[in-house]
Amino acid sequence: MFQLDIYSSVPIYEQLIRKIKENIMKEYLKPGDGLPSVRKMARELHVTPNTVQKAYRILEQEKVIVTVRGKGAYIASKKPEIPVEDKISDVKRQIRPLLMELLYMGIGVEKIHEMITELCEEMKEEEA
Amino acid sequence: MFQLDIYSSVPIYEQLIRKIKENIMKEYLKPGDGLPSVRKMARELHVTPNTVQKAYRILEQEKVIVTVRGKGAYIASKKPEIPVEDKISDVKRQIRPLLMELLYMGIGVEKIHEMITELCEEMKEEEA
Amino acid sequence: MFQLDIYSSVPIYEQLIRKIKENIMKEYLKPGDGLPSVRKMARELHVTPNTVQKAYRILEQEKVIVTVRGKGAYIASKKPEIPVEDKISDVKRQIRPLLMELLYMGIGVEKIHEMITELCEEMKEEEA
Amino acid sequence: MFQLDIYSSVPIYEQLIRKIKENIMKEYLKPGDGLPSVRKMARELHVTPNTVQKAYRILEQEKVIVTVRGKGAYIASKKPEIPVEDKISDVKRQIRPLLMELLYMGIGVEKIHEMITELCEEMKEEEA
DNA sequence: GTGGTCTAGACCACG
DNA sequence: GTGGTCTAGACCACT
Repeated sequence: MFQLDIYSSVPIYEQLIRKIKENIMKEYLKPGDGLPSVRKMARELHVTPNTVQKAYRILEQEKVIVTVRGKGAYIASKKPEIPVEDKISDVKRQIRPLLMELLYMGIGVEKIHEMITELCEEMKEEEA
Repeated sequence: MFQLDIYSSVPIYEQLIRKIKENIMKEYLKPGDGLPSVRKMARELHVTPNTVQKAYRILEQEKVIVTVRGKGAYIASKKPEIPVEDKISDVKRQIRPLLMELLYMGIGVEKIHEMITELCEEMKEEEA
Repeated sequence: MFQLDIYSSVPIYEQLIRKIKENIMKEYLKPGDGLPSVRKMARELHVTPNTVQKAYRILEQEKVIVTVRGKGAYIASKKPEIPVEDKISDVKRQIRPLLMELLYMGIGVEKIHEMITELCEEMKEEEA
Repeated sequence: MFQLDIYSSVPIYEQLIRKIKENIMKEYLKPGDGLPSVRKMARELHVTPNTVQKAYRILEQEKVIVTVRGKGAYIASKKPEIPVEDKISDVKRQIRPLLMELLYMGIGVEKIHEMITELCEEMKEEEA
């Protein structure tokens, strides 16, 4: 369920965070659902509990999950949607140089939209 | 000309590389044009010469610039032909998690395309 | 009667201890009154009997309650005389970092007193 | 400058966070000031760099400091003062049971205000 | 030099 | 069993 790429330059805890958010978005994980314990998750992913804990801690700070002492971690009841515009600006700033490179290579705007469409479809299809 | 964001998580040398490519694309920099020396560039950007040198070294490896011992660095005569499809795949892979976060927050596909359109327009306007 | 906050970082047994003391102070519970059995209390609060037992054990050590083998737990006849000044010092030490954070945020001393006044009023009202 | 209590039940990283905030509040540390590097701080406090890093990471998430890759950590330019009322409610909830215990012991409201006043004065006096 | 990430293993408090 | 904290030491990327 949470397949990771040990060789990626993206930190493992970051990958795990993304995977969990993905699963929430796709509603494989719903509010109230329990997450595997830190240790169990660590065993399954073949990483140290510390790394999993780091992911969980960040998710908790982001109010994506709630951890209860001695019980485990649970998906938070609601997705906090406070700073939507901020988030978009943020993502824009990050995507900008990537698209710039495409334009630099002579790839047109239509082609870029095509790519985005494909991406969105791919992400949704994974749901099926 | 090459404004950097020292707070970004993107390495400074990487930002510089992108900026130089951007300027080539916009034809502010043309084949044969000289680039500021490592030291001068470093002074202007308030970074260490090491960082600039790293950017120049990578650009040379990518055949974007040519450095001549004792003279300086120059824009290469031709834009290198990198496989377009590969580049797109690469960018897709990098953009993916960013868009995933937007979707996770409930931002729709239309909104994303809107954002992309804005981005492209902004980049083109800068050209003018 | 003993509402708990399972998401609080304060241990559940500690919360239960405080709640019982609160009820004694407000004279909802008087010397000689019986407390629910460990198991009954555990069922009502939806916690494990272990947790309730821990609270009862500590309360007995503090001479706040008396447990009689085979019968149950009872409120002790007298409020134990703990050195008042010691208790105040203790509470001061615990409150200190909390108030420090408020001051750090630019919240003034008057505002803090206001808050304390509100708190005391709230607690007294509950008594009525 | 940042004296810690290894024997306290309060985590070391938490103590460090508080100390740094205290120093900012008292203006020993001002916006833009550099903090000792993770390693240097760790050496001075006789703890592992990991622990210091944890404190710094949390402070960064709280926007109290800014860390720059390869350079170090700096006090953020401004204190973010978004959720003042929330913070007060939060602190109230935490202080409540502590004051309740004082009332339980027969300590009056005036005495409590006296204590608070003392506390505030103590914290400010440390500035001198 | 700096911070960022990860591992392996330990101890503790809570349930 | 659970999560929380801490240590010691390693490797990496960036400046």
